[in-house]
Amino acid sequence: MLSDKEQKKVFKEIASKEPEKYYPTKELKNLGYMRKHCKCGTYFWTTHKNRRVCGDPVCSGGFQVVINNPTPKKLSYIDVWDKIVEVLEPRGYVPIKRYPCVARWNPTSEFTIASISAFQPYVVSGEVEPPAKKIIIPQFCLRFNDIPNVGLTGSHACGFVMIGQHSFVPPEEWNQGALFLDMHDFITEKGIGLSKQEITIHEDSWAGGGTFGCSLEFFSRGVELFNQVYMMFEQTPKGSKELKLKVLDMGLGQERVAWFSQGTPNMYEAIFPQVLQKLRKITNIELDLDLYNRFSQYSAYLNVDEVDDMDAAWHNVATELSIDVNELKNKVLPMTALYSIAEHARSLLFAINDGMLPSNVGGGYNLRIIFRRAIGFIDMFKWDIDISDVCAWHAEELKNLFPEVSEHLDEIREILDVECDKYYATKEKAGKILDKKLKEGYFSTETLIEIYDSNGISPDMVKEAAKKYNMKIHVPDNFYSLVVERHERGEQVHATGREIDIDLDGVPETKSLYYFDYTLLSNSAKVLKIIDKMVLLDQSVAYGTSGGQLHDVGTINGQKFIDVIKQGNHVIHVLENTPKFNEGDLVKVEVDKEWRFQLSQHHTATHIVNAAARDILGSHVNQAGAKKTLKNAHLDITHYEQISEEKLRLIEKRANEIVEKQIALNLSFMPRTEAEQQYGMGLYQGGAVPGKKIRIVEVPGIDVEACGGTHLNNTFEAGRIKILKSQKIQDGVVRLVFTAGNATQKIKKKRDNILTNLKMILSVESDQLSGRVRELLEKRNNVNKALKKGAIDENDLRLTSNEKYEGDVIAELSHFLKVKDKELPLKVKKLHDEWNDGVEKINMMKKLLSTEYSNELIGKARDYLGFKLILEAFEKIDQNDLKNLSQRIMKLSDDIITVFINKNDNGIGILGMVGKHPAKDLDFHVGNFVKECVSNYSGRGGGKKDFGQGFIEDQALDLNEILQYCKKNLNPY
RNA sequence: GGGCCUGUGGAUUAGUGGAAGAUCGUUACCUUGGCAUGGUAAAGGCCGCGGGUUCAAUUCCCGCCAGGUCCA
Repeated sequence: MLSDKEQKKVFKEIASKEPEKYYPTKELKNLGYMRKHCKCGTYFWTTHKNRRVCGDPVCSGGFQVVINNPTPKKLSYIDVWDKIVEVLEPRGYVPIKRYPCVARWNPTSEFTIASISAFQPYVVSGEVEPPAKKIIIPQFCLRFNDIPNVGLTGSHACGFVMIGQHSFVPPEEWNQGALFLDMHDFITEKGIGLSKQEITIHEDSWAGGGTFGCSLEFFSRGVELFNQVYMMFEQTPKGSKELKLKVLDMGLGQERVAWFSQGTPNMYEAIFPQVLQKLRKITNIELDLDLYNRFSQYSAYLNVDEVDDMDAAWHNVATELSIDVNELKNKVLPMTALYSIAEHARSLLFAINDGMLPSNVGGGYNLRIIFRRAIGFIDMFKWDIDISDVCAWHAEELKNLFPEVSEHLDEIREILDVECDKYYATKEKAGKILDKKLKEGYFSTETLIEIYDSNGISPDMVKEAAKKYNMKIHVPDNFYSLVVERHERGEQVHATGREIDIDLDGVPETKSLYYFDYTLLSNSAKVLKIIDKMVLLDQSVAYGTSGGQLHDVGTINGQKFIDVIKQGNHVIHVLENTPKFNEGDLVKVEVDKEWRFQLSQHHTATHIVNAAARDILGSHVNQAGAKKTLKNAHLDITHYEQISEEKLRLIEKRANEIVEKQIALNLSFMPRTEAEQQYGMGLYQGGAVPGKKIRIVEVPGIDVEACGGTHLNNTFEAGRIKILKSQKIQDGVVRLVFTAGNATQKIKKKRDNILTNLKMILSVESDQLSGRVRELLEKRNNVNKALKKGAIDENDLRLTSNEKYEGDVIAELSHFLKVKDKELPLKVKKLHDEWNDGVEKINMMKKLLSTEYSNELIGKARDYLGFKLILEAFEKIDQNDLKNLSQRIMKLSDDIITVFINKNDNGIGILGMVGKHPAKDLDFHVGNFVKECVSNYSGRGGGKKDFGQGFIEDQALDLNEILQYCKKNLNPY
């Protein structure tokens, strides 16, 4: 099969050979248009007899919007929509509300990138009824592939409204001519008032997602105003085939038309004049509209995608305008920065309002990029602009068309504040890393790539910082492809296996019976197919793993099934042993009751927790994933920061309130469109759901979701919900782990166990545990210090804290000690043992620890080449304590060398230290000395010149032997 | 979804298979009429958590946790 690109090219040629068959030529001719052929190969229609070039800016010499603007009526941004409603509504088009620009219902794309996206994939595929046969929609869309051009070219935006004219009809109702005339009338006298002489219409084609068709592009003065696509065919392996549902996809850029109509120097001036006015008031930037008028005509030549050498492009534009390139930049760049800030703020407003958060992964990364680009401009010019304010101004300016974006401004401010803090933290860190690397005096390409990939420091930032150090940084031309290469290397290693796919051709789909009542646990069924241990039935109560819910277990005719797989609408039961029944038999299916009940509790609880989290944290909370097992369930929600313990308890409290309200659930099937209109796109919390009819799980007044899982009949049946923990699984997504019902009881038992253990170790009641553990850690540290330094505080030898803590002791302690809940007793025991050992040592070895003893040893020292050598043998002393003793002696005098030998149950250890002076003046390496010593007895050891230790694992070895060895070898001992 | 980087006193960090360092901040003392400053000294480290290798791990290996970042 052909790729979309190839298909488009092939079909364009086919269509242009037989224009009568594919284009509304009759209507075009009636209107007085003539068909021409441009040098670029495109056929186009015009009313000018002598026109030779099509309307593409490349052929016709750039935009000519500003000078002598051809539109008699000046339409504001919102007027454009009002006008199209005025013209098309009487012709049978139903205006509908925009869909969110975050495409939760669409499994193939994260953002809404065109007006037709609202109806992809299920309306376009014919699976789902459209809201009306002919509609118009002001669809806010997001596209992030042109970010560097925004603000610069005067016509690029990440966020824009594509006004859609759509029609979904069977071939017999298809009327291409009428659809064409509707739009033609809109841009001419009846609508925005353009005269036919100003219009050039291109013949083109379009292909995507297996469908294709021809299209007409409307140009005026080098501006593509809209594109009307007639989707009529689908690609099949046997060739092209007419679609059962013909789709009209007309997308008109509301921004472009407003710009075109007003003839402003650039698009931004036309679409958010009030925001720009406010921004100019703050920044006081010098507005050179004359220069801008001229600049705007060449801004298309500064398209980053199409220009290799940006500096040269600027020079060219400056030459064309007969102005110095620096002056041009100085005047134009602040303006472009301002436009970028305004545009990005608007895109952020819609994206966040519709449920996306800035993040380092997924679609949210795009939001971070544009946010940082905007902040970057603000910093560069040191402006006093708060992006949240700009968002609010946009909301105000758009109130008549999109009142909904004013609803969550406080939340958006909070989200952007957090994002802003992150930006400055990263920037500061980047500065430090750069300083450090630059001080090293060289900068390899490898480092350049490394710090870009790991720290987000771009080569531009390196160059900028290098100026301070008078360094020149060489950036290879293929820098970004080197980065990509580096990724490819790493990614190839982890190729994962794909899922099993069983061939079920010809086997009828399984009817699922659990949908309306989870308490339905058994049914009789006919065996349709047996493949090894896998059984397919005509109907079944069993739930197959999907939607993050674990499968059921149970029996078929008494034989255990241990897994249930859902493949499409087929339910595959996997038996433990080979089935004893045959295809065609009637069998009885029974599902394990406890198992089913627990999973249903967890699934309904997931919906409840989701609603509770949205209540407590805000409306930006959406589900980003979930999993329900027997043990527990987890729900991933979109949120911009770690959730505090306090907030967590509030969510838990709210969830349990919902349980206690005893709300009966509504489980039903609804046509998709009806459900969407009634409940909104928040339905798709669990992700996109296929099918014409979708199952709706409603907790009235609390939560509505499209969901296929097993659910309780009443929230009360969920039992107690306990939130166990939250963790940030990636930037912008937090996971809540919780239990419901019996699982909560089991967890409670485990937690009680932990508490009992802790209480036993510390001999206090649970409410005093927190204070005791804190005391324990402090005193354990103090005791260790005392062993090193010799100063003992009697208070550290007893645990006395009775401080009380009201709250979740386990959560508090695991956070304080940085361990997991179940590791808590182990950790506390370890600390307690360490403290206890320390206390015992202090009591037992008061003599060893005392300064008197240290001095006594110093007194016993013998002369060794002008310094003092202490050779001493011990028994059953911890190696660490010997080290501490030695260290304390070193502190008393700089002239000492110690060699300590110690025998314990496993063998003999030796430790030596050399004081400051002998270490400098003597040619004596104690590490080597120890090594030689122990290697004579097949022990191991070593060390540095002034410190060494070793061990001989030989229980029979006599301490005296080592002592004698040392005496002999440490002449003149 | 995939990859990479980072985690050391309150802050910023150096460091290494062999007794945990620096700068700023804090406290005390000295200098001053007082302050800024200067000088001297001290306190302050579960070297993110758990496990492994080792005579010896902050350092090497594995797992986890936390933060950052790039690419789709």
